[in-house]
Amino acid sequence: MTTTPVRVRIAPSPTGYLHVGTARTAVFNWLFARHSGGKFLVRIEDTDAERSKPELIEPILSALTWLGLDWDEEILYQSRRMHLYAESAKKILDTPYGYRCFCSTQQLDEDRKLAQAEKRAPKYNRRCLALSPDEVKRRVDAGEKFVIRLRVPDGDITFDDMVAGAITVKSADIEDLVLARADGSATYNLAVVVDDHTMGVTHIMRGNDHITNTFKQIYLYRALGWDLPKFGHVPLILRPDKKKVSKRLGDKDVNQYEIEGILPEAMLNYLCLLGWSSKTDQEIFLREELVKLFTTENLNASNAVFDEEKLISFNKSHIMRKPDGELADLVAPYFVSAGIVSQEELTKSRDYFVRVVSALKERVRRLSDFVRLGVYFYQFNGTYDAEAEKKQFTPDKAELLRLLADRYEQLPVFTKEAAERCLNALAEERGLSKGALIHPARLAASGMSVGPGLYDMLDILTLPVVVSRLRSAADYIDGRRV
RNA sequence: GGCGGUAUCGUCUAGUGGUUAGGACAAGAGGUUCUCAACCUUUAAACCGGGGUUCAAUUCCCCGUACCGCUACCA
Repeated sequence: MTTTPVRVRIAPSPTGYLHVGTARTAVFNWLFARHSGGKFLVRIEDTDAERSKPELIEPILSALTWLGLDWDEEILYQSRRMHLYAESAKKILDTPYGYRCFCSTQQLDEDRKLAQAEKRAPKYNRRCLALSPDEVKRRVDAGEKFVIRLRVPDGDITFDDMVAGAITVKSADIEDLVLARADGSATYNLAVVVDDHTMGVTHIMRGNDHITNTFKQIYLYRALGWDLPKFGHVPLILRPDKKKVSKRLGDKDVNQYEIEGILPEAMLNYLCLLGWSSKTDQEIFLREELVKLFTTENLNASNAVFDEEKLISFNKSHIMRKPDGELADLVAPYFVSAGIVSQEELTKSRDYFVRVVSALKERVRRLSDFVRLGVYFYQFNGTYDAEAEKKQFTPDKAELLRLLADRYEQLPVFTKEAAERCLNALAEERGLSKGALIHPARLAASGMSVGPGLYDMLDILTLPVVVSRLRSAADYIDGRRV
């Protein structure tokens, strides 16, 4: 027996940016497809002409691309398939499951208010289901506007969720949903069913906020005589205030994380561990490892709070594991866009840049931190960290820094080791601790009080730069002293 | 309100009918060190409540509670 190949999809709607909730659903679907050798598809759900913004599609796709979630077939746009949905709506109208509803939105609003006042479920009361065929015909002929509704059958309905197990609901609790609006356009549930069926989607993994829709969609599959896919409802991602992440609440566009210097593999890794577990103590995974390990059995059903601190810690781990060369290429754009150095310059002296990145990588949380912590490898404007300056640039240091510069110049070769020996010797001569010399030297060379080991830093900076910075710091101290 | 889902450290999670309930992030203490990191050691921190079932329940069942979601001619 052959099993049908897995076909899964992510179906964002361009009514806002891609947030971590949708991104995480995409991650699960993508991992599932890649793990099982299936296909990962993208569909844009832009049936709502009012709220859909075409210009939002590109950022959504670029966020997916940034995460490395490549898709296998051409992207489907629902707005271009409206005729298909109309056909299906018509088809359902010919079955006992479809009927026309002439109720106005005002009428429905009133019904709802009344139902609420009487503490009943605000469900459509099926007024138009009672209409005689003649009456319907008369009103249609008279040009009256109508929507097409699905009559939900009686009885209980159950489906076996890949995540939560069997879920049952009474049909009486489900409203006769609108399939086609008064203007003939399809609503979400119809479009989804038609597309998932025609795209051959085998597994629908989506947020558990869609559970109620699933029942409605199952009725639609039945009404249309189509086979059901498997459904799996993954837990929601919550904000620290426990509300589900949403564009409406101003949650971050995933693209923003790229700008902030998060590595896509860190994001993928972190997102995957929200609602899924390898069942081991390992937490840091490379993309390929996740592809190998991911199974839907290990999905859990409880919602998870998104913790940026932990994301950042994942980011650090992934930065640390990345080979220096690759990391340098990823960091380069941050230096360029900050105007620190040009791309040409970076390419020309790539080895230098790689060394800079390597020296900084273990004290960085985000890729953008490299810029803040490493400017002085490219630009130095002679200003010093105010607090450190007060502490380190005491008057006696001017002479010491000059002396150190002189001795460095006299060194046969300027190496890390030589720089260290030389500084140690000077400190000893003067009866000073190493630190008494190291700290001012660091400040002189970088303007900062934090950073890589001094000798690594000096070694990268090269002798002429080091000497000049030591001397100008000495001048600065003298000048300030006046 | 109705319907559905979920419930283990602050957060993400592992796990079990009998365990010192494990790991990670964050927090605290210490070590190492030229700073910051990294690293090492270490501390504190959890089975929502009540009933069952059972020799034994954090684990299985029921109820309650809390939280989340859905409840549109949005998706």
